Amino acid sequence: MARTRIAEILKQDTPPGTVTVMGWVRTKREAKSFSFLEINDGSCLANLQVVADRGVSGYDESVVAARTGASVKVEGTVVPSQGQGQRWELQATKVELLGAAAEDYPLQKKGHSMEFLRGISHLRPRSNLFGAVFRMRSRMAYAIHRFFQERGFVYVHTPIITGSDCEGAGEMFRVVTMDGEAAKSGAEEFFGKPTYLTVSGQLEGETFASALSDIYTFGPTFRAENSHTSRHASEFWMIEPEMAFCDLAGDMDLAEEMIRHLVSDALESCAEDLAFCNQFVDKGLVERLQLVRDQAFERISYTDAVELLRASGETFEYPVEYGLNLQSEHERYLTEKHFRRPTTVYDYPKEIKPFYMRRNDDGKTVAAMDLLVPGIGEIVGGSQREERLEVLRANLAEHGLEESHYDWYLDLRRYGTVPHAGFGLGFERLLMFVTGVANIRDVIPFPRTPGAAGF
RNA sequence: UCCUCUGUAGCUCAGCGGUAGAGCGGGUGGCUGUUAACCACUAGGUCGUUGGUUCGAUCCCAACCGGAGGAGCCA
Repeated sequence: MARTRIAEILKQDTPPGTVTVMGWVRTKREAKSFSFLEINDGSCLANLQVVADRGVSGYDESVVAARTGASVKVEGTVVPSQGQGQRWELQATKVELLGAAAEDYPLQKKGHSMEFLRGISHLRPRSNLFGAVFRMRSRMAYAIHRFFQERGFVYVHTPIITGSDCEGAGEMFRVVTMDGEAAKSGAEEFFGKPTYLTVSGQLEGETFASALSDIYTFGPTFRAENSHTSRHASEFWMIEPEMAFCDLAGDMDLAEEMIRHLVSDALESCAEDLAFCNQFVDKGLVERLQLVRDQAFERISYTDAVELLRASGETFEYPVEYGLNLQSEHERYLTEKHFRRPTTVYDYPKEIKPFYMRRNDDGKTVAAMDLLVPGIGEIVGGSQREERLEVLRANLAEHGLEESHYDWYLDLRRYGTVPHAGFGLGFERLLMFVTGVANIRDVIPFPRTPGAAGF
């Protein structure tokens, strides 16, 4: 099945001669004595225009029968195109229909609504937009690994099934066997105790940072929250670096450097797909990404942010007050109106943050940080972790958590504790930011949300 | 979990208390180095479901189901 990818053909400066191309028919324009077929194989956004004369081998059985959606194999010669709109085209010598498409093939040449395409998750990657999005998803995953590997971080696979039942990061899915009776009684738990799908690999990540210094995780994460928004899914991917011998400042530095690196990589290596997103999804996308790449990020303490918001004269639906969480509208004001750039907010009141964050010397705040980006809001959340055993125990007590559940976590503080810090990056949030796509369901191949787990 | 909007042809939508229409898509024919091609003809809908109001409901009311957006929570 030797073939040449369309991306390979289209990037040539001189025609590559005779090739065999395989792909799916995006559209066909038929004339009396010949046809134009536009073929896409997913290797790039652009189609390859095939010119098939009526005399071509297999014309009646293949070219005539090849409707939009059909798969074909085309042999021919790459030649400069006589028409506008493409540099090269394939002058076919032989066309073979690999798989016909029934006439009810749902993807039309016209634009479809995102809602409709969500209903056909198995076919939507054949559309321009979803092809672009999922090529970029792949590229961003690669760029993330490269970013960390080049800096000496070790990739750690933290467990997907976990026994930590109070990580404080949201509602969890319970793991049970198919035998309902045993699950109900609890007597015959498969693992001997209740288990859940992970909501974060952070605590496990800390154990490896306490051995290998700089580590990161990159894997699926599950939240059983019944949220119905464009930014939440029940299953998503998260990147969680954790660094020993690192404080909050170093943590913020890394998060900002990472975001800038990924945006820069997208601009460089996904130019064609980005241009498409810029035209059809978000007209300001490329310009915004260029600003992120080129400008310094803003950094402001929670305390100063609250003051700034109160002094802004802006009327908010929810009150701005020290001790309250910043609302979406507040974050939006900071990144979209006031600073107009990615902004890191740090040093939050201890009452609104989890037990593991490091208590600051002021006694009121913890060394936490959220990196906010325009259009999305929080994309990174992180902190310096509490490395002092007694302070951590006090935090557990203050949060009403049972110390015995955190034995192994406390051990890290008993045996050679070190200052350390880390953060979590929502992979899909990053993709939304980088593609301009407004709904998280449209950057996940088969999204899982409350009430929806199709395919 | 709460609030709001929405459900008419394959898709996007219009419509109206008297049982339905457009554009695109599909099919057929024609035409052209075409490119969201063009022209003509044509097929296709128990108007989300179940009740209620009414002489009569796709239209009004209620419940339910599905979809979307927002809030909260977070990534």
